[in-house]
Amino acid sequence: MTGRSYGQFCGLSRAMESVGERWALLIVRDLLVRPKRFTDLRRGLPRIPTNILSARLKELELAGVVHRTVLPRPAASVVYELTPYGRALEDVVLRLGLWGAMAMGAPEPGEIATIDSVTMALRSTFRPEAAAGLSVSYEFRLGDIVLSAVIDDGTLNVLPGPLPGADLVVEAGHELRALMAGEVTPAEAVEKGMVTLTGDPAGLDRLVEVFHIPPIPST
Amino acid sequence: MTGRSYGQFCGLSRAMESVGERWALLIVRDLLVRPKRFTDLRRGLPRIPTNILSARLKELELAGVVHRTVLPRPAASVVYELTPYGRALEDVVLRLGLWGAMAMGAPEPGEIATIDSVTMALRSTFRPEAAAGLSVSYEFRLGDIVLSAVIDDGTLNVLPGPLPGADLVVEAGHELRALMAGEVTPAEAVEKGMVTLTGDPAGLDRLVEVFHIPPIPST
DNA sequence: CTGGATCCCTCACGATACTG
DNA sequence: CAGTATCGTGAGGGATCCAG
Repeated sequence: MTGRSYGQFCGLSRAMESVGERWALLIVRDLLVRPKRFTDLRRGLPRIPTNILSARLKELELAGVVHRTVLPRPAASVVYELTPYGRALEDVVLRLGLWGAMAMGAPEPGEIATIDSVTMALRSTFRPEAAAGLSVSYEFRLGDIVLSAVIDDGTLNVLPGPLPGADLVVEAGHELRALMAGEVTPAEAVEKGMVTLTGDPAGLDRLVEVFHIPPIPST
Repeated sequence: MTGRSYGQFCGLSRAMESVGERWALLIVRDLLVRPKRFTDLRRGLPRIPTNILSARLKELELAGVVHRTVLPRPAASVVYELTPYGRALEDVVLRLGLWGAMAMGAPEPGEIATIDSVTMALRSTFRPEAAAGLSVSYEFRLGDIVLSAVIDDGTLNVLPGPLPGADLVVEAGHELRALMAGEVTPAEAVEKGMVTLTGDPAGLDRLVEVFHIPPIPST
């Protein structure tokens, strides 16, 4: 454990000692999407120094959150994946991400989105109850990130890359978040050119119901 | 923000920049129990340096998580409380605490429990569905910490101090966690003297159903 | 007494370079 | 590809001091 102990016999303290170090939960976030190699993690976290990534992976392995597998054949390569215990963090990561998304304005200069961060963002804003009985698919183009969401009766599947035959193709930047947060209406967004649609524009109304960021509570 | 940005336009990154610094979520945990003064927070977090507590409170205030109120009368005193946005972290704190509690063994030397940490631990392990239609009260004595839980049809109220007339008084140390985690049965615990009961011992069986720490998932 | 501010020291973090 | 080595900086830790 790198940081010293908090000195408390308490679940939260122990959790913070496992995954509370800088970068740790972002690594978990990316591994929740799928297992990855060292270099994949680097690509998803461009600002992390390699020694820090290395250190975090070791700590997470020691804490039983990550499992390191050495694939012997073709090329000697290493794969990091979450253990079942690590996967049990999904709910926390999703909820914490949604909490942060509530207060998120425009991107700061230099801030990027990654395919994994958007994947988890879509998962965290997804409302199964709003998607019950619904069968629809979207392709998202956010800058150079392209990914797709397939919704089928309360379940969500987020896939990397385009989706030929998607019901609606949505091209946007951070305006997509403002839409999901209800800060702008779909009509406004289309009218002002904040998003570009290919397909039935009415699909955007449904999108903001299915993917929703709640407002900051006032009480 | 003390730590540098993660450089990602992502809810989780933003959340980590708000409450991801060392000690921050423990401060939030204690404030979730009730508003507190600087010195109360110090008492609940004995290992936190005062400059760090000071810095965290400022950062949390800036992030809209904590509100600082100066009470003018009697003595000039300052009260810190969560904003509604900060209170929206309750769910995350509870779940993260429960996640950490799954893998928690015995206390490390020097580790303490505080009344607030136990309060939140009880809240995080509470299963409303197991308490439906139930009306029962417990007094817990854990070392020098005494607190009580009043359960009434799916709702839980945790109070500091003893509870005269409680249905069951439970005196234990960290064995209480092992009980809630199902690592020992109530019968074992009583037999081996791990807990001391005052009241109907059958109440302990109900306790471990109502307050439950799930096992570490194996898949 | 509360609510901090200040000082100093250390180590974790971050940037860069380099290697099996 | 998957890290390790090196090194500078600044946040965290601990003790002390100070104002209301």
